[in-house]
Amino acid sequence: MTYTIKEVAEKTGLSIYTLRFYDKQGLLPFVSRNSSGYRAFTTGDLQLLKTICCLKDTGMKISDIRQYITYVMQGPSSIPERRTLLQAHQQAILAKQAAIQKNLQEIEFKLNIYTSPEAETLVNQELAVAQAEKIANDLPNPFQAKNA
Amino acid sequence: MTYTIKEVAEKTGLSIYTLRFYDKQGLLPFVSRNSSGYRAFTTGDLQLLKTICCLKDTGMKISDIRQYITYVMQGPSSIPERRTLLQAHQQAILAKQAAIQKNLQEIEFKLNIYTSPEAETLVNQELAVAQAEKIANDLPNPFQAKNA
DNA sequence: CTAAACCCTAGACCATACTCTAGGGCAACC
DNA sequence: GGTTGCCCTAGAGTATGGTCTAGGGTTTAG
Repeated sequence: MTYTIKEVAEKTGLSIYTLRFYDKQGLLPFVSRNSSGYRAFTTGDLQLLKTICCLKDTGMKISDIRQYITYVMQGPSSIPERRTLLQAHQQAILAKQAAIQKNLQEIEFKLNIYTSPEAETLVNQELAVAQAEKIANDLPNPFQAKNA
Repeated sequence: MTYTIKEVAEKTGLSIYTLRFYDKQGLLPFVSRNSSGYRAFTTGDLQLLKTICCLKDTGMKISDIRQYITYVMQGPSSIPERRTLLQAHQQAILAKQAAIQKNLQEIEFKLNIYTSPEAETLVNQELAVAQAEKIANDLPNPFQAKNA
């Protein structure tokens, strides 16, 4: 039993275009062709494709995924290289997660302001300070004029 | 006291090109120009720019950041819209964080295999299964021939 | 007053990751 | 045996987010 490209697209959520694009980019050297030249995905292929999606969804570039897949195609001799590559990626993900966490807190802080009962007062204060700063520096006021 | 574009680039880590690009994209309507037509960034502008970076670094698209900034320029009347926009973004970030967390676990699982003393055995087993599957389906074996 | 070091705009160019079109072959049913 | 639906490749096109160049003005120190 093998799967057609259409079936794999449905299973993975990737488009047929994307699957063919990945193949062109050298991400799918493990997918064999049948006698008609059609791609025939085995369940093992699906497993590897899942790994590719995992790397892609965590922000790995196609060129690096290709490197990883190349290692896999080389067999067990490339285990140290695979480990190095994945560890580097793991560190990159952790760093990004931490950065996002910090930014998330900033956003929560903003949301707290916007949700508070004094939201309007606080926002007006900020605006007044910003406008005063423009004037103090002899600059045009870019904020919307408030017509009474 | 205002800052030149170069100083802001140094402070934010964005390139001068990127700052001008953001301005072109309508992300910096709050930055005024001095009498020579040069951008003059106030400290309030830096604060807003920091918010822009926060949104960008958490994956918000430029068009959505522009929408947010447009709301800010409108003053306190747009507080409900700002809140809606930021809440949606917050949810998007949380969902992405959760997805990354799952993928991270997959990567850790792979790394455990590659780090274990039986790594070679396990990888060889996987490879053997994959190759058997190709043969069982009358497909060419795409894996590297192992020369003894 | 001039050279170095800035600033500006418009618009071309680039990288990444798709997405689609054109042109053509294979498979399965009526 | 023809129509429908799926498969293929090559290559053009798109979206996003920058990055850089050309041509030209400003500011500052010698």
